[in-house]
Amino acid sequence: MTVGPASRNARALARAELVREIKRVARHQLTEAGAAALSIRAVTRELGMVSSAIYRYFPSRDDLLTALIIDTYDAVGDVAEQADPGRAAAPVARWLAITGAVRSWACAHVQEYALIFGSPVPGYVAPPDTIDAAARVPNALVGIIRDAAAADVRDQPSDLSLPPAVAADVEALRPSLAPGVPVAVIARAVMAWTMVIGAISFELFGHLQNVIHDFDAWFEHVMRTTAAELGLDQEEGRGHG
Amino acid sequence: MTVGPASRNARALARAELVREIKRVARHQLTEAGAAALSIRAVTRELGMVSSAIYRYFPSRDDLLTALIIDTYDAVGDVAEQADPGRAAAPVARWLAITGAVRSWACAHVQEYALIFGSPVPGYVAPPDTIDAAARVPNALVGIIRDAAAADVRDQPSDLSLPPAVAADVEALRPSLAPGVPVAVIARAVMAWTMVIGAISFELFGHLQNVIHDFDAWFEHVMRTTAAELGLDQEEGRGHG
DNA sequence: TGTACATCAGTGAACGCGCGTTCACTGATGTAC
DNA sequence: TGTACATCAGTGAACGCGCGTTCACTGATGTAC
Repeated sequence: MTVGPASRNARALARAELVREIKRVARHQLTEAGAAALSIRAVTRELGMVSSAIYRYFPSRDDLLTALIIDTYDAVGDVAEQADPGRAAAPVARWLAITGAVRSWACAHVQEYALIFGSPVPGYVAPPDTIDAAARVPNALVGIIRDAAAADVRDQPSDLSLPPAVAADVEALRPSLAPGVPVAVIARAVMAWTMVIGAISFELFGHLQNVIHDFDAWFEHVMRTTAAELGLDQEEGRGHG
Repeated sequence: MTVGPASRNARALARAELVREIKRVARHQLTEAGAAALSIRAVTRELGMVSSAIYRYFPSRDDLLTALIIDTYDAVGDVAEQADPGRAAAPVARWLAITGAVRSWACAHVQEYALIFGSPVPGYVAPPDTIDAAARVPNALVGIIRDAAAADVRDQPSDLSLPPAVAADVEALRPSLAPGVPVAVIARAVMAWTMVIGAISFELFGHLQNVIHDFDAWFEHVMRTTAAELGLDQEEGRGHG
């Protein structure tokens, strides 16, 4: 039935290579025209094959789109994880490094960013396969907060008390996300994550046109302010042990 | 040449009516399939006319799209302005009323919201005509801050000092936007506006799936927190001599 | 108040294009004996 | 090591559809004298 793990033969290798090629070309076309305009025929044309051949690799256009979405989440997830300077660095530095890297990636890959953080493609329903990949950037950011809480270099943010419904939702996140972290901080973290993507989207989608001109400085300022509200303190690093 | 203001004749009235009808049907189709799928032929079909007839009213598909965008900005602008309880109310109450109304509108008009705040339609360039309409909601929100500053019920937010590049950009906004308001507060206001749209987009575009369940409570909490950071204080209202 | 002309709305056919997907097929690659 | 069969990749034609826009046209509505 399925090709087992033993079949590292030429056919399987060629297949994997072509899947990669198709996605590469599709991603390239996405860059130029956006997700709605992504076309099976255009992709196969660029690959020099006949349009029907793609059905050996993807059962439909939507499946190709799904593959691209997962790849894109993974690409930005990689960027975030590799940008993290790690526990040795100050929490604020880590926050700025990761969010800055995500923004840089987004600026360089606007359409791919829009594919995952822009308006959903109409008629397309994201399958649950995307969830894990989608969680990687938020996980990297939550990691900072978790480490900071463990090292106790975090100030408790002087928060409004949480309304019960919000507390309940956030409490439910705690066990899997950040066991040692107070509920109010987790709520702040969700807001902060919202701000990261909100700020990048505002910039890339043109809503700060004629408002902000130095986008680098603006984004860093916003992220510094957001980090402060998260209780990631400014000067200290380390702690831990 | 152009039909003068005197020609309030049947022809001009019919024309205006049909322009309205076309936009109504187009908006309706937008709701069902999104902006990329908006089709001249589908619109005219639903109106019972031949596809070429629309060129009497809109020179191209893009112009129809532009008209829809402006109308949408105006629709949400109306919503925001009408939701404002006015100077008599506490700043926080005004903030929650306006942002809550914008969110309600967005939930009820997801595709229209996506048209203006989602990913830009590829290949489409928004003409400058949209600027004024686009400014109405942010203007309504800035109005709260301006009034609060004038009445002095606003606490200075204890802010990080602004980096020079950010200060310069924000300073440039001040004269036209909020003359009496400190630069740091204006910077905060831009962040707050980013958060309003960021939070709504996160909810509507599915990024809080399995994270937040009570979206009403969450949004209000986020907006209360944002208002507090803006220096709109919680209990007091009025002031203003 | 009536006529001649200009303006405009809407028609219907056509141009030229693109799309996703199905289907029977040819050859090449792999597998089992 | 060689042969018979199964699997798979890719072809090429076709189906049935949709799209935006142009163009010459028919009639109806408006305007100037």
